[in-house]
Amino acid sequence: MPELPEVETTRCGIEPWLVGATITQVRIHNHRLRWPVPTGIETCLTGQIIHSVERRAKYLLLKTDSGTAIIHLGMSGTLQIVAPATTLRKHDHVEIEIESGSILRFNDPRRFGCLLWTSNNPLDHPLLAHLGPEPLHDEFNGAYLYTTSRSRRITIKQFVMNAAIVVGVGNIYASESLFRAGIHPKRTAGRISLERMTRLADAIKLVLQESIQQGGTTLRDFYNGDGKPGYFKNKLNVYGREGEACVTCQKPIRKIFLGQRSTFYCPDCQK
DNA sequence: CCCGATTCCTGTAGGC
DNA sequence: TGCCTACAGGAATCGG
Repeated sequence: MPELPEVETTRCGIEPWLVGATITQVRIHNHRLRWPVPTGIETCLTGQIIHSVERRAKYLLLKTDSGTAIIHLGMSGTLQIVAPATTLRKHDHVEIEIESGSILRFNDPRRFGCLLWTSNNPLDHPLLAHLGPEPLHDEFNGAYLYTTSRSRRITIKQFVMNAAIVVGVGNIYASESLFRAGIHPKRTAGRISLERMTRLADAIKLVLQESIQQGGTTLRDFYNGDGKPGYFKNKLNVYGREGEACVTCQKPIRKIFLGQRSTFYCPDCQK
């Protein structure tokens, strides 16, 4: 399930193929994604030169002179560069062909992803305009978490998963970061000290960076632009490890539900 | 404003 | 073996 490291891994995988390339043809096989693929996006994209492949939060941005394609991978989306005439697979919803004949394919079984188009600054698009800071930027730190959380009564896990607070921290990395920071996921966000928030911000940065280095986390669905899985799964300390021994204290990892989401933690190491 | 619940979707896993 | 159900989750949206 693509979180920030998986999206960044995808971006790195497709960027060298796409930057400077001219789009020769766009085929939409299924418009029915999380939001309908806008009719006419083929015309907007065809003939355009992709001058950069950027990421904001979990959105990928294919920038051209006349506008930007905004792609979100949702739960199960993947982007892959395939050779000309590669057989279409089930759930290949979009194909963007470039002049070399290579094709960028968007595959998404659960269709929680999207492909949109904007002629304006993509950062002003309604979906992107109200996002919080990037977790790997300096503006995201313990002081930021501390000040934005005062008076907030939700749990710290739900707080860091809120994209208006900080982007890119999904269910897996929220549990992993809280474990590394030694903070219980049910703690009230507004009552956590600056010191502990600093540990948490540092843990989030570290976990995300390590995962990007490993090519992301592949649980079931995720494969990068080369069709390879990510290896961060091997470094997960708590996620998906209910009942297994904590890597630090050997006590069994617990699973609870917070806001309808599975949450994993060590009852001994996280207070 | 804040926060919990609901919603979209399909592949997979577990029970019988 | 096959059917049925529960579950997984990003994030917008709705309702209290």
